[in-house]
Amino acid sequence: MWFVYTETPTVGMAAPVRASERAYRQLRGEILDGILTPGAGLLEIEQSARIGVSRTPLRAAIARLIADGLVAGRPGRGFMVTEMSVDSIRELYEVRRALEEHAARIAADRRDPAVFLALRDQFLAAPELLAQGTAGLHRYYDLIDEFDDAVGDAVANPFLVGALATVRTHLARIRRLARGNPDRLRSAATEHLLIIDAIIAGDTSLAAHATHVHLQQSLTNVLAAIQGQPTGPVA
Amino acid sequence: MWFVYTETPTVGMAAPVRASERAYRQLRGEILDGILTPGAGLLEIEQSARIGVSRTPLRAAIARLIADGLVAGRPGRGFMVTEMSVDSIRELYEVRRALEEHAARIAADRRDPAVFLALRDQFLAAPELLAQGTAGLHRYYDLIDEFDDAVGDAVANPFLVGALATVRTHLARIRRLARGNPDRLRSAATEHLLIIDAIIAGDTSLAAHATHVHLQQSLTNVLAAIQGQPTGPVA
DNA sequence: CGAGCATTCTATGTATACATAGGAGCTTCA
DNA sequence: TGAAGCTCCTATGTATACATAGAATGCTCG
Repeated sequence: MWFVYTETPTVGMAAPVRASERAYRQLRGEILDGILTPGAGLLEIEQSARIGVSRTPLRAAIARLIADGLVAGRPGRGFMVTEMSVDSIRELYEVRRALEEHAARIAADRRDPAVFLALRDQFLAAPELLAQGTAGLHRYYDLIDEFDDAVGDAVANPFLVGALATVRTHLARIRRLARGNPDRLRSAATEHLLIIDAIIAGDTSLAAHATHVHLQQSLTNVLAAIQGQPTGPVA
Repeated sequence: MWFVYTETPTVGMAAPVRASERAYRQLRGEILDGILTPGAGLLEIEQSARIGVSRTPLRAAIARLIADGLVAGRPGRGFMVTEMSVDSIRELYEVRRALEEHAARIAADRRDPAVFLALRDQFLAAPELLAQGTAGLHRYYDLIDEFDDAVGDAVANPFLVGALATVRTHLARIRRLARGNPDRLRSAATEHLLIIDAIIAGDTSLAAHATHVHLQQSLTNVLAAIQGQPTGPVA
């Protein structure tokens, strides 16, 4: 109606991004970035007006967010962003451990060595990357994403990849809390290297155990970071 | 996923079921029962007319089914019930193994012995149950559900329970294929007993390994059953 | 002054009308 | 006769109007 479909900045992309997709991505991003804080109420009318779509696609977006576990419906009180308690973080890591260990084990069995050899070189350069400020930090997180994707490609199991994606969605909310601890990130890079070496060597057991150690360290760090700043880390 | 929708399973209540909920349950049930076969196209108008709701709640239902992985959207050609190939069954069991082993391990650590002692008695009576025809068969499957619920209660982890629920949803579609093999079901009951004993004893390692064995046997049986009747088991 | 109740208001749940894209089938031309 | 283009048609995507339930609030009565 009042807005036209001419907002396709990328050349060649004739994809008329659906309104429900835009609303979903925006709300999801805002929840993950902490702009929409846990407990915040999501009113359909309010949000649809803010984002610039009607209620119908917004409802579709909220339905997807509920499926993601990022939003919960209250009995007669609309919707709200789900809380992330310390207990739920422990619970999340419990599942994450089961899935990532299994994934690492399988990846060590089915991997394409070349892919992980390339990743190995990049992780070796991680310490230098972390000395480059914010840009290097983002680059480092992208690198972790690449590693996760490589593992996902290696396991080649849509169910497992999907379950991991769900876990990582919630993880993204947690990661904000512990972000920017250089010492921890350097340690994490070392742990990732160990996992990668195990995968390259095809050592399924070592890959699983190295993943276990890494996740335990990660959880410890996250919990410590939360203790340091117990107040909600609202941006 | 774990929806917070108010369940009203109590008798006598008939009215306050939302149309989207009705549509979701009916479609989900029909997919799980094989009435809607894999590859079948779901047309909004057609289905909304059949079920007796308008397109809006039907779309909400389909959105939930997509989140469940039971329905997939085709590029420009509507929606369809997802396929269940032999490969996807193996993939499903791969994830299931990771989750159920972990759950069994945790359950053995946090369980309330009384609950599993009671389940033990019921599983001991399973062979007699299986000799009672269809009614006993249903009772047996209910018993397995009770066991699954008991494990879920013991782990007390919404993320893990949710992930398991997703896996079990797909499992329900597979179970039809191998349904009604008395020998296998008796063996399964024995395997469940072993797991239960391990949980009661608090033997986390044994619980995990017994679960592993059980799932491997289950997968073998399912794959054999599919080989036996390669054609689609449409009812 | 407090408790119970009715009212009102708000936000979701539902239905329907309209816009649009993508494909199937027909027509037409070489 | 075959292929290419066009048209129509169907099914989804979106917007909006209406119904309804639940909660907050204010009013009234004891």
